[in-house]
Amino acid sequence: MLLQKEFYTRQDVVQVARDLIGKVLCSSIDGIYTSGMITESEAYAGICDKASHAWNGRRTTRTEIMFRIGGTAYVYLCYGIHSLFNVVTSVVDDPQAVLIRSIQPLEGKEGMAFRAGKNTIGIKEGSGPGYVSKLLGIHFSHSGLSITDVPADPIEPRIWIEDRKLKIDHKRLRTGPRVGVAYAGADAMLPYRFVLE
DNA sequence: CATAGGATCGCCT
DNA sequence: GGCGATCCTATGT
Repeated sequence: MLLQKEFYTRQDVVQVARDLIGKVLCSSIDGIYTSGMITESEAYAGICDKASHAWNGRRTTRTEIMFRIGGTAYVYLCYGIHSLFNVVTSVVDDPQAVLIRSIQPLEGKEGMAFRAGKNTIGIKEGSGPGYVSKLLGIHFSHSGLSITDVPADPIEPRIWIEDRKLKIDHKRLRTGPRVGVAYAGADAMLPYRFVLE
């Protein structure tokens, strides 16, 4: 089942980040279909969150995407190399987003291996936000695409998330502080990271 | 216009 | 466990 707009427009981004664990992130890009179960996510809580790009209402050409309706892809370049994939949540003008940090590859592993420049994809691969985008073929030029109103045309780059009712062992769901946001002061301590071990 | 730095990764030791 | 890659973005002059 394709996750609908109502899933993303909820105004509690931390809850959405938790709910995304165990959902299946899919992409059809450059004619290659790939998918993976989301195993790690982080919430970025809008203008009050110092770790967020939209902190203090910062609104630029890049962050403009975060102010859109929940269910929009926000992808940006990090360290000049990595495209990091986020899902915008909440309503228009409330710039919240969830960073997808890790997936467990499900379908299209040959395509993933091709994109990673390897022969095969191991069971542990898909860990790290830069690697998620690499395996799924997501590029920062895809920022702004809707992941709820997905085009039918297979030529178009398409990204969406499905609920396949996969069973999650909630005892193995860990919560902790986010990675790489030490500059955010007290907000760096917030338990906004979710990991399925 | 110029420049510093980043929600990372992989290779090197 | 340390560092270099690599380039867009934000910010300041």
